[in-house]
Amino acid sequence: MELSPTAYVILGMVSREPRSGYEIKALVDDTTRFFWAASYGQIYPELKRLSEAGLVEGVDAPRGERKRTVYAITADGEDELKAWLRQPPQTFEMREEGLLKLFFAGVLPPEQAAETLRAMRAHRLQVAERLRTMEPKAEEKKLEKDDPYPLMVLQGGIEFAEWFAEWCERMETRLLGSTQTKRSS
Amino acid sequence: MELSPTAYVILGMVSREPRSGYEIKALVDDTTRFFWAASYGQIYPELKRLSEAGLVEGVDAPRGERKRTVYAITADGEDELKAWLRQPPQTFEMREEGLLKLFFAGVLPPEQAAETLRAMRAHRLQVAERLRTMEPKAEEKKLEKDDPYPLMVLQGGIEFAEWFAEWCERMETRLLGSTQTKRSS
DNA sequence: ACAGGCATGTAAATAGTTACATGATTCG
DNA sequence: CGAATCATGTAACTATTTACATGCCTGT
Repeated sequence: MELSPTAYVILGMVSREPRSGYEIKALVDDTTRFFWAASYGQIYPELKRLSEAGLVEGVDAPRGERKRTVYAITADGEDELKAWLRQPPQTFEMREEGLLKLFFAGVLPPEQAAETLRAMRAHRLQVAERLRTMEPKAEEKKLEKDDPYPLMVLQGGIEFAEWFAEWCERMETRLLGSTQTKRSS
Repeated sequence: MELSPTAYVILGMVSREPRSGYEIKALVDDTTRFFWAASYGQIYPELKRLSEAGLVEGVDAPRGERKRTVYAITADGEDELKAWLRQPPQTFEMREEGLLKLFFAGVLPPEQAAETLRAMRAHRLQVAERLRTMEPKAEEKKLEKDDPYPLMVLQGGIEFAEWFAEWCERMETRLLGSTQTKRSS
């Protein structure tokens, strides 16, 4: 069974309770988003495919008069999810435009490279702050659902953002320190 | 001028000296690869586009009898590159399958989550080691070309890989520590 | 009444990888 | 001589984003 990478996010997201496509999207956006995103354009077609493959099952679950379909994982779906979870991870990708700009910064004066570092740092600090606001809710859920992993991953995200910000700061200092000798270019 | 994200890697890569598509690919693979990749399928068509747009210029530069075209950046290309370098970075993406697996690890016994963490850690240590072997060459180049940035970015990559490995270790300890009470599941 | 959120979806465009084809040259 | 590397490219596929269309429901 060859599933697309996004298929597993969906399987995981419906593994504990049935959810609608809309809910999956919202959940992805405020949990896995920073290391694994998914858009409507992927989620809805994928739900259809998973449903045809018998890994999830759609059930009508209207809210009032508004129609709504939630998808529940099937026994096969759970097997598939667990089999995947037991495989060692294969995908490790990063696209960090700031590092790319820093890499090429030699064609500009050092002050411009420092500016890139400051922008990177500011961005990471913002991310860290946003993630921190989510921490209390994740902490609650941990106790409620007896599942420590989402909180662990969130805290990893916070630590990473802060580590990165700190690195940017260090590099900026190093950069400006080493140009101080030749006064103003 | 709306350029594709990959266009800038290419502009950057030819900004100091003319290079062939093949060389660009090789260079990307051993420098920016871990935060910005590019494949032949992108590089060759993009070189053609950049050439048509007048941002680079292809020049015949055969090696012996084997034909070969190197691309040099033009004045317009350099303006475009510098303008882009001065914009604050916009793209920050990460796809880390290990974190996704960890996020969903609640459906498996803790030992399996620990296994994922071990695999993640091993992978990062491997990456760190590989990057470290590249450090001396980058150090040489820094002095030779008077360009500290590629080395800085490389060292950032090493530090990140090591930080991540250490985080995995810490999480594994936390995980196994908290399950020690209920002996063997 | 209207804004915003809930809900489902699709079309089009863009991005990116993989695999292949082709052929020369170099090194052991 | 054969393998590896240099070199250029394309076709097919997979992935992913963006923008749009549609319409209901809830709170102000």
